Amino acid sequence: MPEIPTFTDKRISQTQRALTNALISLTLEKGYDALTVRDISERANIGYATFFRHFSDKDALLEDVLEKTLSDFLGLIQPVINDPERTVTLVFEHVKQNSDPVRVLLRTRNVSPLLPRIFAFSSQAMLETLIPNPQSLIPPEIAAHHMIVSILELIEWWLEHDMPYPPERMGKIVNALIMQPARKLAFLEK
Amino acid sequence: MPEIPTFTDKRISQTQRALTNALISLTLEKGYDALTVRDISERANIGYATFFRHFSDKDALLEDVLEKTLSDFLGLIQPVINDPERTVTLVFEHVKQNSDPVRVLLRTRNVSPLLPRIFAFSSQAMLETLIPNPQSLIPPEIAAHHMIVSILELIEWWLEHDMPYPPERMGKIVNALIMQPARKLAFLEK
DNA sequence: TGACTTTTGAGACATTGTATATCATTTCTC
DNA sequence: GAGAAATGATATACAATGTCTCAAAAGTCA
Repeated sequence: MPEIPTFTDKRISQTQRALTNALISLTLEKGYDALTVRDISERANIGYATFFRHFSDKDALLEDVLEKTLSDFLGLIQPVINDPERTVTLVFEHVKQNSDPVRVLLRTRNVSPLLPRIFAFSSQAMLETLIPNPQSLIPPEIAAHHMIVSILELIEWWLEHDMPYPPERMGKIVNALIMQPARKLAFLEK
Repeated sequence: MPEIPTFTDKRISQTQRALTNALISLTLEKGYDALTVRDISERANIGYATFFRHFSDKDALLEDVLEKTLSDFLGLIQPVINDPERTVTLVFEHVKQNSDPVRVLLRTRNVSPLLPRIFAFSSQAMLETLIPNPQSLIPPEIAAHHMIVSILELIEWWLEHDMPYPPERMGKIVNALIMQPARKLAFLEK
């Protein structure tokens, strides 16, 4: 039977923290695909073989980073349905305070299956809350997908342009440009 | 001085066609990143070394495929500004008739710098045609970026869901959900 | 058709990156 | 401070890239 450690060894958490930071900074510098495990372990000041004692490969380390980033994210996006403007503002504030990992998340879409899962999950949550208008030209799945994906696209734009507007303004913009039109066109007023 | 051949050797065009088709089918089957040059040349029934006589590496072959796909695309997206619904319908019809290469294009965003260039180019074209409303909450660059990117997101959704609605319907949806709101909110009526 | 040019296939090779294993050393935990 | 665990350095097997050579096949053009 494997022992479950009560406390994590300082060396282990230090190593993993260093690898995580190395992955984030290197990905932003030269792109995830261009990285080698050697790049990462050197940046982290960690022996090459030690990398594999913690992660089976480069992708596993990425998954680890993204998982943490995403679980924070999801808690925020969830209630976006009730008060869109306020929630979107909160999302942009959160992004601002975690811009590096979020940049990594958005830049590695193809690599990780996590982001698509978020889309599906969030769309589902929306469809369960809002009431589709059967008369509408626009299928509810399309409206829900559009809302989720467009917000993420605007976050990406905002980050790549060094956050030129404050989160409150972005909340208003997203609400007017994306949320309100989609709700009016595809769902019934409650 | 290098001779410029009047006609291309049949063997050359045959080889390149085979490599192109192999790349497309394999990318849709198991993903671009998972492919090796050996996979591609085997699928194409072409010697491994021969691959490199035509393309410096895997990415160069991809660029070649995407360039052709994109130049077709651009000609269609260009006039989207004047009659959105009609043009978007044409775009979806074009996508339907070229769904395999378009799927590859959308799935390899991270790999190729081509798609981001399209965004920039198309946004620019829009900004030169439409007149921004100085009173608007929404900056014109955001509105333009939103229109371009959201259309592509919907195309991707449509393809991944096996084109469940006809192009005409998609034209109406995109117009109502994306184009009209963005124009009303960020630009002046002409 | 036939001469000649070019492309191709097959195989060898150097190089780079991955992933595993070993062992002495360092650093934690208790 | 003693024992346990993680680490660094090094060696190795392996997979994939990209280059090169040469004989055979297939094209071009007169």
